Amino acid sequence: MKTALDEQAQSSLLLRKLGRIDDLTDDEERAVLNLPMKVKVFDADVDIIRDGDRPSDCAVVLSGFVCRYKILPDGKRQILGLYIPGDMPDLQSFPLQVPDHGVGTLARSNVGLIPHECLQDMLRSYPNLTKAFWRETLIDAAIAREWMIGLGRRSAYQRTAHLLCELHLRMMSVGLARSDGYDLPLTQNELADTLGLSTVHVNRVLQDLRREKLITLRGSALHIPDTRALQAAGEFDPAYLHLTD
Amino acid sequence: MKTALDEQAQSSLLLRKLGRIDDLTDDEERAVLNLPMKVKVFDADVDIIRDGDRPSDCAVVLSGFVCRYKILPDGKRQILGLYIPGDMPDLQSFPLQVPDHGVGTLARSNVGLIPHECLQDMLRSYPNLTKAFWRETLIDAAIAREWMIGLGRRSAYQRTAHLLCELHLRMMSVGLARSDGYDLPLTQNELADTLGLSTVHVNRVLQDLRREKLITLRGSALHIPDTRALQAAGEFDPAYLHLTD
DNA sequence: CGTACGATTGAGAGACTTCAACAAACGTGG
DNA sequence: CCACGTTTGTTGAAGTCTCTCAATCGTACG
Repeated sequence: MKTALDEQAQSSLLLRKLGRIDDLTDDEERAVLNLPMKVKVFDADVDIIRDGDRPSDCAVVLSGFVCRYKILPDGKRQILGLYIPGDMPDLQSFPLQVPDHGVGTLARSNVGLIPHECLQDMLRSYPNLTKAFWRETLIDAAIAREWMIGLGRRSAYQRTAHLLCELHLRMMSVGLARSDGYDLPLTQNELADTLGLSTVHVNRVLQDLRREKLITLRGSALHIPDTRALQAAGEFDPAYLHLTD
Repeated sequence: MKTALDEQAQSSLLLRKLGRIDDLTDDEERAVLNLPMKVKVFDADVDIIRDGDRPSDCAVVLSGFVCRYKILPDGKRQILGLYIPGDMPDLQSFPLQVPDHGVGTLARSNVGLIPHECLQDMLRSYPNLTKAFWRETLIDAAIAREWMIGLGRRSAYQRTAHLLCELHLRMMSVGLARSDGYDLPLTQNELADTLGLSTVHVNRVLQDLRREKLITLRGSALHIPDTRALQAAGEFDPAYLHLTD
């Protein structure tokens, strides 16, 4: 169980993101901090929202790794988004009510759950906050578009390098990465479902990246000796993450 | 040049979409109808917003066909979204200010341009409308996710069938399609850039679809004799379009 | 009637997949 | 603390989907 203090610290993670682009008023900040949030611990590989459910809470990742995914009739899985601490994986379905895919954990995760009504109430009281949340979903969508570009037009090698770069910056922005690497708790199978590849091919691509001295990866410890080089390999341009405007 | 009456008729196209999910008040409806909109005609294959521009207007497609796209360093293009009358192709970048890709026409199109400030003002006056616009962007994002699934995990054949089904329903919903077909003004090359395929392969896939009697396509006239059959071929489930909730 | 763009075809190559087996790492219970 | 089972990672070989290149055909339009 988390203490109240912890929860505040964790709400502030959310606050940091929301306030990243335009400034919130003190009142608005307080409203966000006062959102009632139930913290729940999920094991790895567990559903938070099942496809078709009509969830009553909105999730904030506090620790761990969460993904949005879709399973096709033939059993294939495509991971549609990766969510790290500070992210709200199902904000996309909050205004639409009906999610069209599942949300689940990839690693053991702490997830804050905020009742939809409380969020609704807050947005009614502070309409300007709607824009901040809206923006969050747009950044999420921008990331999805970048993945689309990769899936449609980049090689497996580029796409993989690109993803590793993206996660590096995103992890950095919430203080979970060092400048030369981070903890990547995804199996090669999960990477494959993210990148639209087979597990076998992911394995070979990772070996190529190692051979080129662009990464070392032992267990979940990813080391990136030369950020620039990896970014070049993945044609990575961070503009789409909107981290600094 | 359009008459004032025409413009109203066209604003109402927008209104229909915005009001599709939850009802707007009379005041809100009026605010939308009163948005000042400059109608501009664009030829086919012309940019409306160039990657990196900071646009001053927000676009509404009134007629024709518009797309969002990204060109990669090696010249490859990925089309990220298709926009038909009633759609707002750059609503995604409106709250973020900085677009991370271009928007252009695929066919000769009438586009309504609404100054950002006017939109901002309206949302300030009627904060509840923000949610309606937000929802629009989320449906757009849901479509993008569905494309991601296709790009990552579906065969060229399924993916193509899926896209044809999606456009069919979307065109139907704005009265631009009959139940047995519609006008598809995309070249095979443009389809290829949408589907993440080569032009040659799109050509062969279309021939396969013809051979299976799922479509006939002469010029831009697409005929779908059996909607169900094509949907089955594309594993198409329209839920993600959120057309009816 | 020529020109240009889009559609079509054929042949060969390459990227990625599938299948299948094995090795290594990990967690768990005895 | 070791044995064991399960999961994850690695390797090889064969196959297939899709791409590239390059030529040809059709058709609309000036």
